[in-house]
Amino acid sequence: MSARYTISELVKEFGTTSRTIRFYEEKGLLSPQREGQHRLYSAADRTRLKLILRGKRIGLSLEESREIIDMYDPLSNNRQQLERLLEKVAQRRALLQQQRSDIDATLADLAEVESKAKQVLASHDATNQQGAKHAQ
Amino acid sequence: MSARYTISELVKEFGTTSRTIRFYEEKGLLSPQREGQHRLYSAADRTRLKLILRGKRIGLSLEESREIIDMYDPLSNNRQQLERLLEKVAQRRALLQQQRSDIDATLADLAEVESKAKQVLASHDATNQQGAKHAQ
DNA sequence: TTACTGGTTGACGTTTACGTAAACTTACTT
DNA sequence: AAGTAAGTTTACGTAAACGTCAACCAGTAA
Repeated sequence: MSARYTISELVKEFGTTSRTIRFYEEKGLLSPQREGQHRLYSAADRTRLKLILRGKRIGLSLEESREIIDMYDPLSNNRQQLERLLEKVAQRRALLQQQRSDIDATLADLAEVESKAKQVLASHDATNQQGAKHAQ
Repeated sequence: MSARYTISELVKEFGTTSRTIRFYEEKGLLSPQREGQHRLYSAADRTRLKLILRGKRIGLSLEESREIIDMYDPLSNNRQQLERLLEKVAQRRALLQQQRSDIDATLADLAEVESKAKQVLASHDATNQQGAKHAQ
């Protein structure tokens, strides 16, 4: 239980760099323990890193990822804070939904591009078959 | 037909800034005509701007947006280029699909956060109703 | 003892995507 | 003529997210 990871293990697993991981620590997004002078990452650290990189892939800034990750943290017991949290969740959800529809629109555009390109290729093939069967 | 737009019209419509629009031109992403010293944007320019901003929302760099927009352009007739295009489409599609699944994962996480927060709020309400009806 | 291997701490450099300010032009409007 | 609105160019500034050295340390293998 209670797995520990070296920095190079995380680098390997997530395909990032040690510089990047240390940078996230510098920004307060990670806080690994130390074994002597070396860093040792817990399962929680690893999860946080995973979430940061996921955020990165969808274009979130580190601050935005931090905000989202903070939402997952030990839920406050204070009513005001809970309501504030629900607001933030709603806002972020709206942004994510916008992103999804932007992605869908782009995918649709690409599908068109693809089908047109394939049509042109097909017509080339037909032409070439007439002119020269088995042509290279 | 053949609508023309001033820079401030585009700024209004898309909620961006003139600085940004000029910057995109500087980077070769837009190339409006001139009426005297002022810029005049065509429908095509407007569409390109729209696509750039859409790309921006999903975290694409300007170069990435340029690449995608270039795919929509007059399809080359050259077989090699068409096949190269199809490769690019496939690559970009893979990235977009990854993004979508990242977004879905994040949305799922947020849904959990929300339901937990609501549970806590509900239990507060119950407690308060016992202790003091109509309490502030 | 020497030489890696794996990690560490600075510190400065770099790219991207604009913001901001200054000084100027052109075309009205008053 | 003077002012204002809308736009322009030029140029320097800036925040984010790392990359890239350089110099150092600590443990292990040869």
